[in-house]
Amino acid sequence: MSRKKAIPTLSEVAKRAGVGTSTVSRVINGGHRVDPVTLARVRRVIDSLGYVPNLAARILKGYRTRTMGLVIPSIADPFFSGCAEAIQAVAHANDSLLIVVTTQNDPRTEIENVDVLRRHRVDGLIIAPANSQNEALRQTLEALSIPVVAIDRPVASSSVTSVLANNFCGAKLATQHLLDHGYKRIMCLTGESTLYTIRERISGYQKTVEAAGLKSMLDTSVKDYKSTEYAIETSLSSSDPPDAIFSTKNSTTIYAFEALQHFKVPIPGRVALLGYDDFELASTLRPSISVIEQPIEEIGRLAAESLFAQMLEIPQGKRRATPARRRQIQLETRLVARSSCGCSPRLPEAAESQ
Amino acid sequence: MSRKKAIPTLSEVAKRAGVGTSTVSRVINGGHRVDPVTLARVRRVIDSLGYVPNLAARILKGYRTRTMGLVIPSIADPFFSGCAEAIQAVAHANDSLLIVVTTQNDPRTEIENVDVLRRHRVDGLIIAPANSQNEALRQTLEALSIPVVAIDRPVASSSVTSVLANNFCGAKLATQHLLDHGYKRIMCLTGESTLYTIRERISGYQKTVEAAGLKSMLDTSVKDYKSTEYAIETSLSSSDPPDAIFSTKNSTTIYAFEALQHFKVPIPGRVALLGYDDFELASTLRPSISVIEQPIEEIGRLAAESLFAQMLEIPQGKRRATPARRRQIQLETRLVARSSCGCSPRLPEAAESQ
DNA sequence: CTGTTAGCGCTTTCAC
DNA sequence: GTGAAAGCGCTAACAG
Repeated sequence: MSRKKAIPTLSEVAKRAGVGTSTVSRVINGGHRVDPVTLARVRRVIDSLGYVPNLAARILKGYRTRTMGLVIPSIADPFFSGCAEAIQAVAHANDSLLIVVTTQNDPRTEIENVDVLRRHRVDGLIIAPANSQNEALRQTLEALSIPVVAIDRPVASSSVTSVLANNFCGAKLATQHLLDHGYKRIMCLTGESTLYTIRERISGYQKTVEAAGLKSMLDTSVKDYKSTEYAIETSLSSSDPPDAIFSTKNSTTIYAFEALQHFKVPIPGRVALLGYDDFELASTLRPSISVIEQPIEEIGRLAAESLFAQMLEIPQGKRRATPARRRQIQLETRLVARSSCGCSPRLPEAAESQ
Repeated sequence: MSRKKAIPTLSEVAKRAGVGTSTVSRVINGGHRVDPVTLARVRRVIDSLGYVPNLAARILKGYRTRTMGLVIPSIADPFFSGCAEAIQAVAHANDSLLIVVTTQNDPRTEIENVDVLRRHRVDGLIIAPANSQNEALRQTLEALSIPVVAIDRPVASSSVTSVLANNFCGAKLATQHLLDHGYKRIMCLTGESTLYTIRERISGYQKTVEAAGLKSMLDTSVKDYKSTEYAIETSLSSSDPPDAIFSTKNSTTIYAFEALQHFKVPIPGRVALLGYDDFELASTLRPSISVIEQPIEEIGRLAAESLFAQMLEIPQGKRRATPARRRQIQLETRLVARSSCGCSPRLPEAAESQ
């Protein structure tokens, strides 16, 4: 048996079955209003030929492609792959296919990818913008004839609906919790970042420590393990060492934990640690790591649902201008109190992993 | 400004620019053999209209879609998202788009998804078969007119090229290492599984312990944390408790670690632990976890490269039968010796995370 | 119930 | 250099 056969077409099926093309068309679209005998014969030919309708031809007729695009920085990042999974599920439930493209947070790649999806005539688009302020992206998105939903980060001053976690409040929640524990010198460890989410978190941290009459200790020099280690070493040996660390990002939390462990600094004894974003082994490490948890799946699900809602709003067959009402969906975050902040959960840690 | 405009077509561009459709076609395909003045005018119209060629129409003309499909169990699994990322990179380098669909290891969903990709006329397909023995899938794949590459798991008795890690040798490497440490009662902890990879690993374990004249201690009852805890508790309190555990899967390793920690069993003092598949915090846990590491990125990259190689083999425009030469690419795995198996790495653990 | 036919948007000869 | 026209595979009137 050889592979690489020519791809059969509808008219070939029609010819072999001795019927017209419209009959075959009816068969593959449900088989209504077709004589049972004819139907069976056509179906047999379809199977024997391994015929599958060419979507391109349908699309050309102006139908929905039943395809949606997702533009994210990376597929390997648990936050985005979690979102992607939730979005896929909704897409699948709506009989649509999801095309995921990645940007590595590069604005050029980002616009290129939006363009690729446009060529593919996706019915809708979900995007986590590399830079919320990117004017070129805003214009590209605004000019699109399909619904767009932003996740994780909004598109500044545009009518694009966005679904995000409340990063400001999340950081506030974290900082306030550390304050409640009695820590007075809370350091915020973060990368110098143009990312909307990080800026919001920094801002939430600053407002909260300042409101408590304490001074903000912000270190934005963190990039990788080495820089984290350096930042922690420097601050600990300074005249005014922190008694708690709030890290704004998953990887930073882990680097910080490793560095503290490396220097044999007791957690939370000498320095408490509270991170942003939960991760699988946060409860397994010793001490277990307290974090702010984002509703990842919910972000993905709501974004996808909002997108489908917008798609159905548009009258079938005739696309027309809809009032550009801006929608912002903000989701709340949750504090997962474990040991590293000074809390001692009652339940055995392992129970969390069941 | 209103969204939801009608999508402009090539002939609209032609009309506004006062040229024929073929001229516009030439412009969007590089602009060769077009008068510079005309070219500039047409380009201006294209920009002002925001025209983007409709891929469907091109595809209909019989061209490559420049689209590839990837069928995997889950996108949230680090192994598969790692593969996906590598495949995406190769696809992008070859100017192609990757469509990822997930099956949750369900054979029905799997065939459905292959069909969806077929409708989309993907140029090639990469798949991690839910079940290597699935005859229906084998037939579906065999009947495809496009190249197919299997990853992680082969498609039994088919001509489908596959790229996999050598799971048998990986397990052998792991077991032998534990034997070299002097452990005599090595338990293999695993899920009762129909998965090819798991069966291979079990087999590698068994052959190795038996070759050493020891008896195999296989527990296939592991499903989640609870069952892992139960399995470990039972075996430890038996008359013949294990002195080492080889777990065949990432999540099982973590469950086992948590359970041992829960029972305050010293690792590796009383029971050593060696897992399959590396994970981010394996070196950060105390003790750090030794594992067998698979070349994830390489699997993805080689699969994608092999796929593109096959695609280019087929003479352009005329698809014909190629000799069904089966290719199997087997990649070797690597032992990452950390503390849990009894080794004490010289380097400070943290250095690994830089 | 079923066949005929006119395009959907694009590329590509083939003339001019 | 440029345009007219045919046709890719399919669907949707419109006749029969």
